[in-house]
Amino acid sequence: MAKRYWLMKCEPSAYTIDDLARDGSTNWEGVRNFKARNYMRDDMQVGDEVLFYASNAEPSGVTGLAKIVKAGYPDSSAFNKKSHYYDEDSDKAKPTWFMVDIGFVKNFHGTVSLETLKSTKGLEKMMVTQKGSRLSVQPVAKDEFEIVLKLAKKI
DNA sequence: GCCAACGTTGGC
DNA sequence: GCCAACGTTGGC
Repeated sequence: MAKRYWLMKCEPSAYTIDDLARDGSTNWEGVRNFKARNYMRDDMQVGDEVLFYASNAEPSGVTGLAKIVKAGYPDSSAFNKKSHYYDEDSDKAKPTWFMVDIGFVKNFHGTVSLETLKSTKGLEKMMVTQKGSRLSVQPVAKDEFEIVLKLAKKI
């Protein structure tokens, strides 16, 4: 399958691109949204590139790059009663929730802000720039991805 | 299977 | 911290 591009959101209080740079890679546990789950379980492939997006930040926006290093597999935090993400309805034999592992690629040392994304030609249809776009795992078109990379060079 | 109520997300 | 927009739940 051809390489795909994604955007993954996270609040800085939970995890940042700096944390990923330190850790090298991390498992993206805790996604509890069916659409996002489906993307991770069905569509993400090792090598796909990811825009790392900081939500609820100042400013919110893309802060770096990551890549998929492990394709979708069951999210073990759903089975962990001590986890914040525990879901009693998820069955180990037939897991409800999935996650992927992402690896560090690049830290922008700045933010391509949502405001910039919204005002950049070619990104009008990008999911994250749409009003009320709450999905935490989103597909990104190849040209949108490349435009964001260009914007990152100007930070 | 509809839809109101509820909880959560996320920009501001 | 507010609140609009959204996804999910649950009563019917």
